[in-house]
Amino acid sequence: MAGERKIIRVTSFDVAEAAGVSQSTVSRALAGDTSISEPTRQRVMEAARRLNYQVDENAARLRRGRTGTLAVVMICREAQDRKDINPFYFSLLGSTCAAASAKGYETLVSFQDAPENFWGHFQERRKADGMIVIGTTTNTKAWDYFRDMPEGTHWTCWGSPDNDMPWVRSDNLSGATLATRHLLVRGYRQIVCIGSATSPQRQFQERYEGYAEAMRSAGLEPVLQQVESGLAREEQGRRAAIALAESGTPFDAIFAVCDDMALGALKELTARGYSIPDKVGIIGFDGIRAGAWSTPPLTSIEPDFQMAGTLLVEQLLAKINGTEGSGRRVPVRLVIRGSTRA
Amino acid sequence: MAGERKIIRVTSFDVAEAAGVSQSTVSRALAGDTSISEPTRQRVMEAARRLNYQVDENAARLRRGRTGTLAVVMICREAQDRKDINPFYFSLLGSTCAAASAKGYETLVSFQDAPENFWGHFQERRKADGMIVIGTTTNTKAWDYFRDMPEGTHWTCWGSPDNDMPWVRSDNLSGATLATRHLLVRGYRQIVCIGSATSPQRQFQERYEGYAEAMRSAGLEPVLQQVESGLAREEQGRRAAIALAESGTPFDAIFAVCDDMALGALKELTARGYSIPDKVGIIGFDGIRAGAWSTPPLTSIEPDFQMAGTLLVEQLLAKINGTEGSGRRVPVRLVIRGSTRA
DNA sequence: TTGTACGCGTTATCAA
DNA sequence: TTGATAACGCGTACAA
Repeated sequence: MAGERKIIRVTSFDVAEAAGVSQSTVSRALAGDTSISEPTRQRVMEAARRLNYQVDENAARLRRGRTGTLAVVMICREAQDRKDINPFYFSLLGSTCAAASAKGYETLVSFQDAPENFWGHFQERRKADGMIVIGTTTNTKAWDYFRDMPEGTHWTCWGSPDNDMPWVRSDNLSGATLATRHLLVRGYRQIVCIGSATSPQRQFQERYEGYAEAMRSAGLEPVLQQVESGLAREEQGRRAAIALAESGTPFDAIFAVCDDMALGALKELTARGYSIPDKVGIIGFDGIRAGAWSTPPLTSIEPDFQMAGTLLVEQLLAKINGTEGSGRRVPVRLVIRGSTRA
Repeated sequence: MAGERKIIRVTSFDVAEAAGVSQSTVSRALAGDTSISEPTRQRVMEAARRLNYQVDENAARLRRGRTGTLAVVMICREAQDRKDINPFYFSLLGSTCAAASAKGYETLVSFQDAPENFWGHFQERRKADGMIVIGTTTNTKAWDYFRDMPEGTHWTCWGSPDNDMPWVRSDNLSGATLATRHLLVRGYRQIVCIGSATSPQRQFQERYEGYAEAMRSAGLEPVLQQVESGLAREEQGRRAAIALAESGTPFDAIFAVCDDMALGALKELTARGYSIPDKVGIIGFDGIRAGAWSTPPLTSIEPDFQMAGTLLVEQLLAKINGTEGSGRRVPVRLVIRGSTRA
């Protein structure tokens, strides 16, 4: 440890010489090969430590043919400021990296937003053993690009618009049911869903369906307040709230298919004098951080983020190793805050 | 394009054979070497495209000695849920990756939180040409680890407690001055700073100093409401607000050294019946997303995130290439929302 | 302008 | 249990 603190190129040959063994013995000793005797291994380890030796990963990978790396592609909206990326995706990124790390893999992260920088040939270049694509459903060009990856590409994704890609998703059906039942239990009856049944967002569709199903099995008629497309989510929520208020449709609760929409609606309704949660209850979906700061704080359905990363990684490793994955639905839970009455 | 869509291992020799040239010609043609004649280059490119050839990065790097990769280490608080990471850091991560990409570098991202997984020997292992460390100041063990990297390690960082590391930071002094002047201009006089002058958070110190300076040059006495250490930021802010309210110290405005503290204080004061922004004005620092959702929305000082990533990368590349960097202070701007009166 | 030949630092195979 | 030796696939002097 003392002395040799500078970065100098030191190879396994140097270690071999210092330990008085052959280079291949060094390789085996450090790789934990059981055929190496304990005394020899000790000598090698000691020499390696003294020389501050570290394996050159490029050489190792060249030889092995595997990289021990998973590529993570974050799809953003085109021309979107990184600051405006839904923090939900960042949490997912974090938990994905953590899950990969737990499985002994590193993560090569790239942010991609436009056709000129779409790129997914990590396996061909031997930069990674597989790829996880995380992104907003709205960047359809990106999904078109990744849908067409060559056969043999190992990958999983979060946010894909279609079921023909190797998706992992929240348990949207259960979540929406959970949300709707929560509103019913709290005494709300005229529950409107803010969202879209025809959105390319598969997730939103599923959430609407879960809501509709729960309504019907309570003997109530589902009502959908459609959002306008092409706007920011908060704005969609705000406008939907305006439309709803001005339509004359009676309502005493709102289930929004995502938290950003819920927050937009909450703000608008508050401004219009609806008292929340007494007159109108609101529940969202996603469990974003900003929900804790609204007035009142937003009740929401929160996916298990950590599980999301874990499932993405496990699904991917299953493909790489040709084994079976463990599931693609991420469990959700109800987080009760102040926007639904006690 | 047709046919060869499956991932098969194809080397430069295969391309060479297909194009009727030597392997080295392929290498040169694809690398853009000017000595190759245009017709030959065309033939090679065509063959490469047809075979779906991609360079094996491991072999290329082994040969070259450089990786074209920058490592990004995200330091988290120990045992912290990834979901609770300040979104500010994620924005920084995103802009850092983007900036690296703009300079032709890839990013190898890892999340590290505890001594058993601290690791920064990317250069020794030839996994990256340098390293960017981003993290909360509070994980002192992590900073102790990275402070001691071997000589020759190329790195820059955001969030370091000390000046002896290669830091990049917000222009805290200007920001705090900007915030304080804004409060003064809006007619507030009894301005209290919530924060700490002795915190290991260098950033917080600088912000307090900027505030104090601005107060003095307005002929006013700075007042510091010290936060308790070891708590979550919002809770620190909340408790500081309680202490302030109960101390009897007269105040009509608060400058909090970070948005989370500001939000905690805002919530507490609102609960106690202080009307914001009329009776008390509040301004924070960081420009976090949740600030837009509080009631009233939080006025804040927002660093230029994109610039932050750019400076981190530029400083690092300067070290790698032995050139001069372009600066280490990230400019900030005032974002006026509803928590300060018009 | 192009081809030949070598080496980057490992891991894996085969003998001993 | 260990050592010699052969790849892995590319980039690059040097020669032609």
